[in-house]
Amino acid sequence: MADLQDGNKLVTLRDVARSVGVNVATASAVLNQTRSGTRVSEKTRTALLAAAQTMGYRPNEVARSLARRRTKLIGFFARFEFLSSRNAFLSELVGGMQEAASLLEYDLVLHTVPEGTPVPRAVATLADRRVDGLLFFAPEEPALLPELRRTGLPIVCVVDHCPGSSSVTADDFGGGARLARHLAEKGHRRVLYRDWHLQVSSVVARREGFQSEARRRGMDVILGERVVNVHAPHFTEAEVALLREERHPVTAVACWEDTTASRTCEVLEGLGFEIPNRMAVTGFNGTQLAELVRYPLTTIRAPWREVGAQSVRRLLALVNDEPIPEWDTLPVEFLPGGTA
Amino acid sequence: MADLQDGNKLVTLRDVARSVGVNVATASAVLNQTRSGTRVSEKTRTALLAAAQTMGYRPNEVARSLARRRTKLIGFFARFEFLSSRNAFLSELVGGMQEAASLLEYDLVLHTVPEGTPVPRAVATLADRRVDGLLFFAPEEPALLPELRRTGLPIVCVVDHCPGSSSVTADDFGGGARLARHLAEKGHRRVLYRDWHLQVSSVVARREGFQSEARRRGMDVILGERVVNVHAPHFTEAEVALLREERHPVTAVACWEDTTASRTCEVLEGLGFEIPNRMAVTGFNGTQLAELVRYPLTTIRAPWREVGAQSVRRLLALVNDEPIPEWDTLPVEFLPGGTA
DNA sequence: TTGAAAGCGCTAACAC
DNA sequence: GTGTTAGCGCTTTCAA
Repeated sequence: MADLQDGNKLVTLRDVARSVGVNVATASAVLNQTRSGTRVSEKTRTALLAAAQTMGYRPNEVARSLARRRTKLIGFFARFEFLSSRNAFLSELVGGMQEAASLLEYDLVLHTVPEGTPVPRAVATLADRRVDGLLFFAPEEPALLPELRRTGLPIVCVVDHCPGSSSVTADDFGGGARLARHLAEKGHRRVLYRDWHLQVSSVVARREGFQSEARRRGMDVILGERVVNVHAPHFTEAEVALLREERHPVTAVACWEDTTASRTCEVLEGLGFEIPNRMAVTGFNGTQLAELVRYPLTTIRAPWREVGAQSVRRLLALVNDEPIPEWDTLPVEFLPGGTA
Repeated sequence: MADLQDGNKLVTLRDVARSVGVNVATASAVLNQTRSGTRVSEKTRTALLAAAQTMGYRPNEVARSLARRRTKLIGFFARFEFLSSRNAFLSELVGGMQEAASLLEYDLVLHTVPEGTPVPRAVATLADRRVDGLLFFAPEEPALLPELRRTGLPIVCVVDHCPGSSSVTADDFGGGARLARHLAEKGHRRVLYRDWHLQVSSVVARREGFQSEARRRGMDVILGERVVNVHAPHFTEAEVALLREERHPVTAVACWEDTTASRTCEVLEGLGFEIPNRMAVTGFNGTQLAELVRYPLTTIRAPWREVGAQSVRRLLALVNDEPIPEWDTLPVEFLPGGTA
């Protein structure tokens, strides 16, 4: 057992109090950042502080959490995904959460349940009172969020908009529209749009933004087959035929996110289309990683780091019953890149 | 307050027990995965289960943690760094931790303290009994680890070897040697080695491995100025002179890690050196990201994901007082790439 | 100013 | 099988 390893038994508040000859309540008042009125004489205060110091007293945050009903922990539930260097988007998001949380003296719990965990079990581990609130990013799990919400746990949805819950997202619609505008301005008349197989709100908004702007400008948008694996975005034969058509060819491929776009560049070059001259490609996300990659994508920089940070601030406001707007949509930025 | 938000007061074990007319201890035995002997009649068992179900009972993990002295949480303390898409290495490491932790039904706490936090304060937040053990990655914080160790908290050091603590690392020495061998075999006689400014054990081991193999093969190693910012690895004038020397020129630059190597490629091409023909470059890390970047680096793939996963397993073994080896060194792999 | 006492929700001996 | 009884370490009224 963990507590046997430290042969030296842990010093408790009671020990410190006893050593000074006062009650634990007094010790508690002194040794914790308790804003309440309890005033203690300078003498006992310093005695207590000194004793705590020399005895090596370390408050037990678990006991404190139980008593206060506050853990100073917030959870992040990200589907069943793990961080990885290939998932730049997720790294940025979590980094932003870390940053904001640390500033607010909160720690971040990465909740990960093995894929396929039944909903009740997932809810049980997420809503077990170990965290004061939850950052939720699993829009394609339809059953989970409502169940979770019923537990009363404060929740903020990130990246995707979840009706009924507070959320922090990027301006996906605006970003999609901006890309369509760019392509239209470059003279493209017909583009293939590569969408994701999961139609979560951010993905849909990007496409709708793109389509609506394209329509305004009379640009033709063909929806390609939906991509399942971002690292292997193959073209169907029908799609290739569209790219090669003589009379009214597709001259640009707009992808719902950057990795797909990068891979698409590779595939297109393999098919003999020089980029950007013979074929334009656009992405979406624009993480800092973009600088290092082979194809400097024409894309939208969505501020995922800031989305993460803001979601933490929102969540803590919620936890503290501060008034907050229903949702935040953070602005995105157009990155010209060199693929369109 | 968080508990005011849920107007419906939380159902406790006592509530469930009372509703069935039994004692909380009985309820506890039934409703928790308690391996102990307490046997309960099938009748009360099902009654309890049913009551818990309909009342919506949800165990309070904080209370359980306090009683059991076990939180089912492990912490990861990574200096004062945040995750980001530019730090592929860290993302892989954390992803591996997540993966292993989730399999063992543990959650991962990302402990982040604002940079510049004084050591006592950092120790206080790390060793506050909220986590059963700590994964430590901050080798350049000399004061922190010993202080932390004195608290009795189980600790496993990751990536860097910390004398006196259990650790999980990659075979940095072997990787360094492997790169030297490759360069020597390619006929290079004189190489510039770009080291990091912080001489932590992994960095030192890579260099020493490189140097020792170079020595064996009669290859000359010149230590360049130590790099501070991996994204801006400038060459000093003296270094450029070495690269341009007529009689006995440097023909390869070995970097202590990949991002530096990528950036170095850019700088070298800017200086007019074609890669790999006029100048070879090697890196170290080889995260999956490598596939996407502009320069397919000749590098070492260190299994950071696996290091993360293994460190979690080691830590939990430590927490459970299982016998474990003092340290693990995981094997690395040579990636030929195309820059050397 | 300080102390007493009653929790917070759950676990774990041990007695019945 | 089930209940009793102490905690786990800290917070928080409320009296003294």
